[in-house]
Amino acid sequence: MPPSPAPSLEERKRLISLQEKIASEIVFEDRFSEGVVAGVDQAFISRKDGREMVISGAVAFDSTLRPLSKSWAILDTTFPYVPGLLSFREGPTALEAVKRLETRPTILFVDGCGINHPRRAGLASHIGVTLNVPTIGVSKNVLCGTFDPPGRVGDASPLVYVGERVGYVLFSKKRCRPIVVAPGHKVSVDGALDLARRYLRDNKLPEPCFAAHQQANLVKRQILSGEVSF
DNA sequence: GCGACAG
DNA sequence: ATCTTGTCGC
Repeated sequence: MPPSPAPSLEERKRLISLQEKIASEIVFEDRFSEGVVAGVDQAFISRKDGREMVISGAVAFDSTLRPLSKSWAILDTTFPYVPGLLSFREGPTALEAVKRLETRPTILFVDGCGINHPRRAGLASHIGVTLNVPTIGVSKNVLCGTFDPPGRVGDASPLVYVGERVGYVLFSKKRCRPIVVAPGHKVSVDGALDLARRYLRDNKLPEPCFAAHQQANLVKRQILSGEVSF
């Protein structure tokens, strides 16, 4: 039996209208500062008894990437993975982890889509509007939109969806598939590309995303080994 | 009608 | 995302 029941058509309609409301509140201009740069990412635990849980890890840095604070949160899964509705699966836990950071982010990197979404309401936009925090979405795969593959490391190609430029596909590291960066909330399309590039270090993903991924998986390992309980 | 489809 | 060891390449 599935961990979380598939949403009915009526339920989907309700969630989609929720996304449309969120999309209507997105600010598309750059209105962020880089005082506290953070990242949030999720990991999952599926137990033998059929239960599935979401773990979110968040990490905050100053503008020079010096660590400021970390946090995490864990919740039971209540929604399955449905392309276009990821926010309802990972959003609750991610929001909680970000709230638990001692330092409120002034710009937050989120794993997933931003406005590069069928209703311009990817996880990054969802979190940004909900917390009124500037966000940028970073993903490893394209949900929607087309692009010409960037040729060299450092290059970026516009990601276009229904005639609109919704983000960029960035060749972030040699021998790695390019990543997708897009505005979540209070960040412009070019601002998102600039942020992604400036916070890239030695990894495929910008440092806030990389660190958040590590944090989520560290907590997961600690929970599985009994070092940490909840 | 048939695929594609963030994590 | 997750299931999983080694392995090829830089």
